[in-house]
Amino acid sequence: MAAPATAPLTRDRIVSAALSLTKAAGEPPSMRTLAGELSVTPGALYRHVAGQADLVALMIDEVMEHVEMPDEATEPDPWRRIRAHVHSLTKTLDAYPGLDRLIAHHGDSSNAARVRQQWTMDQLRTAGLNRRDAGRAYGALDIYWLGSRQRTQRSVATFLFGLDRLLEGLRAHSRNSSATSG
Amino acid sequence: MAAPATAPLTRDRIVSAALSLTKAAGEPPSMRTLAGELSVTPGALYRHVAGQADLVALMIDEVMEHVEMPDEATEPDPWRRIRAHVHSLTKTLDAYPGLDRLIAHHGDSSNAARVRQQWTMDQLRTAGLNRRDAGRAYGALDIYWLGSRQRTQRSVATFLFGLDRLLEGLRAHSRNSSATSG
DNA sequence: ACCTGAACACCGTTCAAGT
DNA sequence: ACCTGAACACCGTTCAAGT
Repeated sequence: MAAPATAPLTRDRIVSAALSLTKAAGEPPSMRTLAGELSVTPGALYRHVAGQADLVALMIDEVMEHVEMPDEATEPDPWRRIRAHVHSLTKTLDAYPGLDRLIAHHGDSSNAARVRQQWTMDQLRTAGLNRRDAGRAYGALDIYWLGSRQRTQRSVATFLFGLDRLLEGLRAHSRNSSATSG
Repeated sequence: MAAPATAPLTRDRIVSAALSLTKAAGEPPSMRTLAGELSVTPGALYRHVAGQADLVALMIDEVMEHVEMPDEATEPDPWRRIRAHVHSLTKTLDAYPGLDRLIAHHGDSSNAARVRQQWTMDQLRTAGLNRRDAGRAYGALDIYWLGSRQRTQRSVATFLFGLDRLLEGLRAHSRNSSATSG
């Protein structure tokens, strides 16, 4: 599988190499290290990628595209769909240590991120939350999974315990507000 | 208030200047910038501080010492004490933009952090959680406030909404487990 | 069109040498 | 004892010059 002579430098090869190095080192490579891995000069990267920030965004896109969003057939309860989705986020990021910190720094304004947000808010509305509460609930869940990736990693048990408490609180809130208007 | 001639370089002056620059710039200064602000050469800093990581730890210590931990006289309900404490964390960090990210990266293994952890777990146990659940609940709260500081800042309303849902879920959990053993 | 080589303006850290 | 000056080994990014 050795590349014959010199494979053409493309955006995909750059992103792929960056992710591979991240996986191996536990943190994203510098532009210079990345260039070296691709047997190229640092300046060459800038013909295919606008800069480090752009590259980071592409890496995040690539990884986050594989997060699960179960449908009603697979999982009839919307709360369990949300739980599976958030759990999937952490499992996905476990494969690329250091990428979670990049997401925290850089944010994620990709299309995929907007799709995930819309999907989550749809589930929350299906579960009975009004539009304002669904927006806030999405924010709270986003805060929670992101926080779980920072600092010294917490145990999975702690993460799931808190996630279940948060979902339970949201469900109770949804019951109360629908009771008020019923 | 101009310093006469040359004030002696001390650890306190270094930490104080670093925090002041962080407040002004929205992000922590480099060692070189910090040295320049103190009218000194970068190497001089290393006589008083082990390095950048050490300095960051000292900055975190200094700031986090002012987080509120209300007592029973001020606030009789343990859940409200916890809520006030977590809210105080965010208010404290609002004064030093950029420091929250440092905490996420660096962690906080100071004595003050251990005191806060112990205090929070005491409140949770008072509120009825057993030791294991109190540990996990502390972890979940830690995840939540830390996550709220990352990326583009969420609104206060979203933060408080999620915090209240999480606390509600924890309270419900404590009621269920005490009912089981009662 | 694409890449190299070299430069610019930065980093954190160390340490002989000065005072 | 404390600080300076200079160096070492890095960064991200730009851009004339080569092919």
